Amino acid sequence: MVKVTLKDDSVREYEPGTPLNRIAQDISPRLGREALVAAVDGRLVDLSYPLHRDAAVEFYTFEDEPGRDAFRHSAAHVMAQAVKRLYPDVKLAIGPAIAEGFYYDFDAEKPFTPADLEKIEREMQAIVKEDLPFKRVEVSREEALERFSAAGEKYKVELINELPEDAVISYYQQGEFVDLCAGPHIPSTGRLKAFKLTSVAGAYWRGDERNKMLQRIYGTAFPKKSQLEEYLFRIEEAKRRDHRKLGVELDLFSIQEEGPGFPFFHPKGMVLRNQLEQFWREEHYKRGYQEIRTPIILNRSLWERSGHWEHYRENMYFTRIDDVEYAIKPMNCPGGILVYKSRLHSYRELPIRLAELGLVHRHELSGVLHGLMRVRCFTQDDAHIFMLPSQIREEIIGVIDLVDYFYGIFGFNYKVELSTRPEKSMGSDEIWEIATTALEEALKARGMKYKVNEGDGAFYGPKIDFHLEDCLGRTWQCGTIQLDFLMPEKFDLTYVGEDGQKHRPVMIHRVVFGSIERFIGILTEHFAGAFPTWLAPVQVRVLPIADRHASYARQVVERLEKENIRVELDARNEKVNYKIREAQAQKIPYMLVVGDREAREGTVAVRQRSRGDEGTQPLEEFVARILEEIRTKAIG
RNA sequence: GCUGGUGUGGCUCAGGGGUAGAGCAGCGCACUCGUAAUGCGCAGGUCGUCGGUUCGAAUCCGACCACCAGCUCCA
Repeated sequence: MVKVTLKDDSVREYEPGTPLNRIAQDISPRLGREALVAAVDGRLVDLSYPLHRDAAVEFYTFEDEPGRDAFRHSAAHVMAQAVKRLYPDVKLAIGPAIAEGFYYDFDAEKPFTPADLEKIEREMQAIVKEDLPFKRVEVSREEALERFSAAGEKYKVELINELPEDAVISYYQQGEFVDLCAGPHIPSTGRLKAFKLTSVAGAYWRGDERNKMLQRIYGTAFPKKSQLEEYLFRIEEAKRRDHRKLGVELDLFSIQEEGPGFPFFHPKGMVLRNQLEQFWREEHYKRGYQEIRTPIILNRSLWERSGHWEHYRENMYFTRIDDVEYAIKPMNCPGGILVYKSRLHSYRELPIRLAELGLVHRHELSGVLHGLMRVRCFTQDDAHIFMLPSQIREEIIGVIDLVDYFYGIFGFNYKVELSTRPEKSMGSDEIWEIATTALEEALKARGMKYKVNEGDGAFYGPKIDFHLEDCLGRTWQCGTIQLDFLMPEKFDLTYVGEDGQKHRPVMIHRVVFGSIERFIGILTEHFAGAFPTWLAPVQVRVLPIADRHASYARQVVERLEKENIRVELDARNEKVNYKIREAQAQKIPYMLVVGDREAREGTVAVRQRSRGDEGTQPLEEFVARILEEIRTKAIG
């Protein structure tokens, strides 16, 4: 008998050679139905895998990442099978599972059209109905090469040739279709109950633009119809919340042909911006930051010294003044460093926290520009902290706390990633090691869960990234903390220590919002344009019912203005219904309807944009209530 | 930057070799109205830009520009 240790540490015994699916079935009929793949001593395998030795076994369903990935990956194989049935000359490249579904890259003579997608989908349905089992076959390298060369699958041959010496080479077969694949796969095609092909796009073989462009078909798949429908609804919802669309409708900002990637902020967008900045300043002053502002254009020699010329030139804009070369800043750090260097510093002053809402310009490829999310100029809510080596941990923790507080205010959850040394970088391995360890220790001290992103750091130091999660579950990189031993070296930064000697400070670069522009974009989509009252460009609109109520309406407006509440009067000659409809469309938090009764009694009829008619209350009561809501930055 | 698609009044969109149309928004007039669209009228466009084909181009062709979906890259 073989001993099977399960996730809950219970142990069961089975005949040697018992396949995993039978074990799952034995544990519970439900697990037998829902299990998709399993791990044996941590190695992912198919459910048909026969167990010959004692092992720890874990089963995965669609609810677990390995299960979900195998499910979508299997869907990709089914799609490839359908494509091969319909278009036998198409060559297969790769077809992995991705976060929300799967894709498969094909080398096809003619690009696929939407009509082709429908045809492929129908063929996939047929394959699902055939309920073909996925069969794993392990082969020698020679055998694999022979099989895929004979089939003319040149991309597969290329992949096989690049597999490491000791790799186990396997292919999977369902029906007549064979694909090179490490697996694992779900038991059979019949499990793919709900799927949809979503789009086609060009994609280079291996993501390299020097290679041939292939046709990539994206799709998604779920075990239940309802899950697919929910997913499709979420896509629609994301479209409805698109900040580019809402930006026009709510008159927040615009992007014009005259300045691709350079957004214009309109009065209402500026209110949002200014509220964010005001909040930001208050919170930074509280935490011992001092605000500075550094020039946008600085001499090229500065950028040569900082390493930007060498490492970041392709992303920079340059200009010439009186025959001298200048650069438009893509980052704020050199400017901040010059401020630090402008005089001598004592160890007693440290840490010095210099904050800057700095406008930076970066040359981004034209194809990547996207509303406020990806632009060519943006404002970083930057700060550079100059400190003693002994202060590193505490300062990093301070920034983590600040970020945590900020995101909480907007109701965002977030995830943390630690990025390590990239290929294109400067400095010694030791320095990188020290900096990376310092970041890691701060994260551990704060008890934070994090993921390591190898090679994703800045060219001058490793970083902690904060990815916030919006209401649709999408993640956005906003805050970062970068620890930097190199710039202080390059710029010969010093402080005078207790011993009267000069020492080298350490720097932190950090942002919380990341880019004010992007953050506004994210907020717009997160709240679907219905900003919390403290942020709303217009907080209240007063709606007189008829002309004779205009003067009372004006009194109400004046009262609210006295409290610095952002209020508008809609005295147009229109019906209340019409005015309400418009105020709702503008997502104004409060509508105050005033007529004879209100004018007589000094009250307002309150309509809240999401809760609807809330009845009549004394004006003063309403004032107190909305001021409290603004003060506490209440959400929703 | 690359691949594919799109470009008609402020917005959404129809039309399509003979010289432009709707709805909404705007403006005017009437109605004086109680919680998501009152009615009537008026005005508004060198059909992205430049070039070509043609007797004639918004329509066909080409280049460029911008946008959209991806690829690659990032705040």
